[in-house]
Amino acid sequence: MSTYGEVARRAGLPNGARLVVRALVRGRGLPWHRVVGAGGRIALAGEAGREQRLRLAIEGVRFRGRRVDLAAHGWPTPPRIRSPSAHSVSELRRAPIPYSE
DNA sequence: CTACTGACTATTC
DNA sequence: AGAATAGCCAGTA
Repeated sequence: MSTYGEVARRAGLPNGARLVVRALVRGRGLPWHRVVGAGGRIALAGEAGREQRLRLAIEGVRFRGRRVDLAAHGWPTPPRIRSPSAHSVSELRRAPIPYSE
């Protein structure tokens, strides 16, 4: 779980948040839903945003209002994985990573 | 070359 | 907390 800006910085591109977005959009099989905006904000609009929120919820990510609880799942902060809720485990196993193809 | 466009960010009010 | 603002950067027209 991380943010566009954080990923960019880690990649040596201090101002490349938008480039990270490009990469996520074009890339295939990337865990795109695990990258959010600064402060844990879901940057996708409308339906897409709801899907991302759902995918994260399935992975046991906690939300603080409309944003992801980066304090708990943020990276580079200690990647504390929370155990997914009971019913979601099977879903998680059944629906791996992404899409688009 | 200029203008516009984002799944962006940080700052300021 | 939300809106405006000004940077940012590569792709596209």
